[in-house]
Amino acid sequence: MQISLDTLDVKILNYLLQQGRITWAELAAQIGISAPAAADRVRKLEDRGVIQGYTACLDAERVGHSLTAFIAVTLERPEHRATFLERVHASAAIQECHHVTGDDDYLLKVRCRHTRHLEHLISDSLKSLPGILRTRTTIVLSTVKETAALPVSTSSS
Amino acid sequence: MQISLDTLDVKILNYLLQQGRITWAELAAQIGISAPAAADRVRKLEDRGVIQGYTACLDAERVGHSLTAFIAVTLERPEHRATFLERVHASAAIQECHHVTGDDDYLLKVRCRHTRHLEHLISDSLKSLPGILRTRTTIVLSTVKETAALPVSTSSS
DNA sequence: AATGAAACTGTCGGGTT
DNA sequence: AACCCGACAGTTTCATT
Repeated sequence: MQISLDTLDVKILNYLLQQGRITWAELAAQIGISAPAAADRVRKLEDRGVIQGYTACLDAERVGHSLTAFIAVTLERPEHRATFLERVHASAAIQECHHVTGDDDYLLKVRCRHTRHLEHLISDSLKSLPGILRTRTTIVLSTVKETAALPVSTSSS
Repeated sequence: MQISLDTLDVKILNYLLQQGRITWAELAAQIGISAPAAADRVRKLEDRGVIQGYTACLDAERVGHSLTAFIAVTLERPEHRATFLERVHASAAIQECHHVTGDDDYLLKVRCRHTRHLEHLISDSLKSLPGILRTRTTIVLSTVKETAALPVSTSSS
């Protein structure tokens, strides 16, 4: 599943992580190749699935989502998984859903407008589903760091 | 802190969340205004801090980070916070750090290459710090959903 | 917010190492 | 196979209405 990346690919990825809308011309100038060559490499990284797409980074508070929370969910039995995952995909407030080890089955990261919105999400969207044994909610008081950047490098740790 | 967004702003943000490198010309065509008008609106959204930037979405596995984990950290006393937060900012493997309610103080989201890398992060980078009372690590087995998209809308829930 | 002109960028061909 | 160069279509940007 892992892809071999050379030094230039790594530089390109790190630039695109910081400036997702950088022009191929500027990117090429930064890494010392021509614009078509840079565009070619980016296209190949996209084709190989390394780059899945591009997105704008929004300030959650400024778009009215001042409340972030993590919700740990425990399912009663595996047969209720499908219904639960459907709801996860359907709910826009749920940004992430991970199947995890530990006391609980799933860990959700959610963005809400206010506590009422969170209450609705927990009570009406999640706990109303069949087979939800329990949920444990952890409220985010403040976010110290939040980046989409992965530490991309060629091969070393 | 919240910003007033009209219908066009919301449409623009939702397009930019899905296609961060869309051209102003195409964006403008989609929402029914001229290209300069679209560019103006985007620029204003950037100036108001709603759009903080743009980034490429990478496949973590394909860049060699097959292991995702959440680490809950409890500090002994508040005076150790500064040292801890420095380390958080310095470590590229730590993608997120949230100050949270509950049994623990901080919740980290980390991306590692393999278990050895995670072991190093926990033992050498975190537990070696003064004032770290304990850490609880939750391994991600699989990720069901992971999106940067916020449910942007004008004002309703 | 729309229009039109100028500068720039992306892309496609061909050619090179 | 990867890259560079040159050229044209498309895009961004600015001034103007």
